[in-house]
Amino acid sequence: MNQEPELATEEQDLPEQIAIRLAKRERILASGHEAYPVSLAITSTIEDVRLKYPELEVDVATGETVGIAGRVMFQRNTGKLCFATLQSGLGARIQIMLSLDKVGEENLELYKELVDLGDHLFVSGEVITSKRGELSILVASWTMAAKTLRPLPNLHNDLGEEYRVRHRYVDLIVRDRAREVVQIRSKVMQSLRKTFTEDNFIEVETPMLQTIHGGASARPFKTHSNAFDTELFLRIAPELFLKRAVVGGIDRVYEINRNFRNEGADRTHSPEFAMLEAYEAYGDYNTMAKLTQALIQNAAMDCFGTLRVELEDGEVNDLSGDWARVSMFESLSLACGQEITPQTDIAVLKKLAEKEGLEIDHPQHGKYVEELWEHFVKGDLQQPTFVMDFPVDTSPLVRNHRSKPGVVEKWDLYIRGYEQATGYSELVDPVIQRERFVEQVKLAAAGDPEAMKLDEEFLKALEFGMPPTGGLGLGIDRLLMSLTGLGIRETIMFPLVK
RNA sequence: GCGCUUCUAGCUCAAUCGGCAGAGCAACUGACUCUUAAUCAGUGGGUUCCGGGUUCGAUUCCCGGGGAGCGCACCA
Repeated sequence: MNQEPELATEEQDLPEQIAIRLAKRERILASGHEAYPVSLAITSTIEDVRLKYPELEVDVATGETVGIAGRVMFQRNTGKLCFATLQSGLGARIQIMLSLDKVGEENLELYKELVDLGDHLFVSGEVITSKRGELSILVASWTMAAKTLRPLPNLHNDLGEEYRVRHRYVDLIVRDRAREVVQIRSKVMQSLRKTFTEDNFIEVETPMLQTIHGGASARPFKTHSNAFDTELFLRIAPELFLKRAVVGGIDRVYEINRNFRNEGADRTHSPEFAMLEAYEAYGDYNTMAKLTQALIQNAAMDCFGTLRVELEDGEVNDLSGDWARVSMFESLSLACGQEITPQTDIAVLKKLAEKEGLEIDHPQHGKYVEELWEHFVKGDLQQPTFVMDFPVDTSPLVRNHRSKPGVVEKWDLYIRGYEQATGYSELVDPVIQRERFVEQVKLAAAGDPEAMKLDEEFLKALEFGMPPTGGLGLGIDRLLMSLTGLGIRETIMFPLVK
């Protein structure tokens, strides 16, 4: 990666184009004008003008004078008549025209000398159409609204991936899709909150800095508090705090916030990612499945007005109807050609895993089952599918199944081959929860870096009585991926870069 | 963390076998009162990611470092 030039260095060291723009800024100031004025007499947005005059005839004058601001995206200067295209933050464009007989020789020359591509410009003038029919502002006066010191990239090639991520603000200026994704993300968040509000859930915020990290199996980021002189962890999940809220009587509660996991990054994983978790007292994993489907379907409808969402590559993600449910053990048995149950001997699982060439890190019964399931079944789940009833030993925070021995009431929702959400009938029995934690501690002692810690304060909360509760976790970034077909780094405005 | 690929002008990309580092857009100078990525003529712009090595000569080959992309591993 190139070293970026810094403006503080001597002018001669600067790239030509920056030096020239700095000089133009000086000329503006020297002539008694401002390069970055504090306020402008704006009367309309570019969008307003376009909306008001959707279809004017060729070469008309409306008689209406407007003051608008926008960024210069194209310039077409002739000797005595100059054209430019101004763009709003949302990407709307309008043409401006400066003619010699309207603004005078001095103003026209200054304009040609001082205005560059990328500058923010304010113009005041009449709304007209040109002789070619283009909706335009015939400029009576113009002022610099904000001088750009760096040149805009070439607008006729796609920006490189790295440049887009490191200079997202430029990406947002020059690429419609970049702006769209930001809009979609915002609409999705609004839609999720609307669904929750209509269902009487309330939104809370729980700690991101935690003394004990819990609620998921993952490696945390560590940090340190000077004031408390103690090691702290960035949260890997809000679960244990949201459950405390349910103990306290906040029966329908959700949080949308960032989680941090100190693990690999790829097309579907980011070190910090937005997570939605929700808990419903007197619900269970069935009610949470229903809620999850509603959240996602409402989001698709609110964003696109359809449940058949067209993705980046032109494929359609069909989110309509009631989503399929399959049992983990049954779908695995079917796919691998032999019956696998929670009672299947671990030696059988081990043999099957070896035959398939799977290497498994911290082998337990449930770990084998999940790995085998991912190997045999996962990739085939393109349509939204709830995978039901997981092994006990890999789900330490979930209640045992009400009728099937050896499994817990947990589902994972798969869309387009990756995990989109998970739902539980939460484990609320403090005695069993303590036993499960003890198991995790043993795993940690045996070297599993993702095993959970025993959280005494959380257990104490459960000992005050937690009602039967359904819980769900849903990855926001991944929902955006499902709705757009983009990679996770394109759904996050400023993903982590080194 | 491991493997493969990649890094050249402000941006997007070329450069034969190791032989003067180029194009388009952008910039600069000039012309042009209806352009739409305006057009026409001309000009300038490079620590070829960084540091070493081989060589008469390195963008090119070798070693080390850094960034990025892809695959694997881990994970959601």
